[in-house]
Amino acid sequence: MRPIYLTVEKQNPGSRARAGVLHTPHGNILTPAFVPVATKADVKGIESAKFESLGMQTFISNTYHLYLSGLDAVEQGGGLGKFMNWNGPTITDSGGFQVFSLGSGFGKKLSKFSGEVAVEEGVSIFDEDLASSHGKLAIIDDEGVSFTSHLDGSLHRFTPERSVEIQHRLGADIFFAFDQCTAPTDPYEFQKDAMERTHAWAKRSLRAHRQNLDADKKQGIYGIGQGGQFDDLRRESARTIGDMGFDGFGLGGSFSKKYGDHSLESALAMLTELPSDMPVHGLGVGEPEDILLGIEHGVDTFDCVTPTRNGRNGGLYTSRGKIQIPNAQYQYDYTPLDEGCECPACTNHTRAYIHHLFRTREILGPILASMHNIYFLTSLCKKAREAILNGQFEQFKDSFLEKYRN
RNA sequence: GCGUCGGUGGUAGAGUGGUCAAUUACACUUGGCUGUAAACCAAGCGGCUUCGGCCUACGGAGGUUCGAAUCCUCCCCGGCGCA
Repeated sequence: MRPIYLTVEKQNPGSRARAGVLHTPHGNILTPAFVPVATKADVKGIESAKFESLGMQTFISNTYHLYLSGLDAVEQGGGLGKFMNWNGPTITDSGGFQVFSLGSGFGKKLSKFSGEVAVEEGVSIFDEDLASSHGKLAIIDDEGVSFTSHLDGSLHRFTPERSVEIQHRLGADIFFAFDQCTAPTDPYEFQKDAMERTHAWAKRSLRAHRQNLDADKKQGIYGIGQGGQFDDLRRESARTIGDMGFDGFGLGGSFSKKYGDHSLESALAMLTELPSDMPVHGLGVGEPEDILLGIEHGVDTFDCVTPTRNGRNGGLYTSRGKIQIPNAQYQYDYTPLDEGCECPACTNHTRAYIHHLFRTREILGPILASMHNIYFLTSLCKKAREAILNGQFEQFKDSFLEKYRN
């Protein structure tokens, strides 16, 4: 038996939506589930003792960030979960996204060495002059990625093997293969190239994982599919990754609104090509509409920074849409953030109070806001799960969206 | 009373003859945030506008000048010093 596997409890008849249980060595995750982001081994501002009260079943931390600072401490502290004093399931991301976001994704230069560069096994092939530009560069070749730290400009290199090794040391129950993330707006040839490289890296990631017999027993590895907005690439990627023997599948890419309103939809085309019992994770999918769309297409888990980043910046989810709590209109609004919400912020505090905390720049404001947002998304998934179990997913989705969109 | 320094947009504080509706910061108003370089970023922030400008503004009133937030005179207000 693999350390990670999904059992489907109920398949929705009208769509691919499903309710399931994702089994991990540290307990079960009831799906669909939302997974908050704990980049540097903390959900910004929220200690692990609070996780359960926010409906959290797990979280996802980041290989890139923890590699740059804290890896040894995490490892010697007993691994990510123990280090954080969290007994439940844990997940790590591979660092592939950072190559993207610190490189081309932010409009900065992302260089790619072409075939004419001879690649020797085990030898880094970065151009030191190019890569020395502080935190601005990722140089991709077929072997891996050379990049500069955003913290101090120092030069580093990730390969699939290296990412897997780091993730073994972090010790999360679930981790991701190293991939090349693209923007939906990247052209076909670029997407195809990135997809093929991601496939090669997936194979190497998987092999590196299997070679560590101890880790392979305790940790599950998800492969990531790419392909941007091109359905044929997406399907090909899903079939390829889906057949490799991964424990789960990650929808790769970046689904920010700046890339248009439909960047997620092409990624969802992958779902039909995957083995039916393979758990599927939506990487960086975190707006309520997108989560529901993902669930409808069969996505089991979602991670995203939206609840914490938006929350810290004053953006709050409510059943009637998003609000900006620092706005003047909430100064004397003595009602809860969201009517009927049972999160710790709503049960104890008013909009006026949290507005006040933001205006006075008190740290408690962003903390309460993050807690509320996390609860909002975990409970959205929980309600969707219940609706699926009751055979009423479509009704739930429609009524939620009708109210949410005002 | 004498002397002296100073009074600039919500606040602090630049500017010290034209390039000034006035740098900057904060405040304020609003937007944005989708595998976290994000407790962040962006725009706006005198009035009107046919978007080319026009009007009103740098304590008050005069004056010098082609032109004044900037120079001069007087007045008002405040800080400091001496009586």
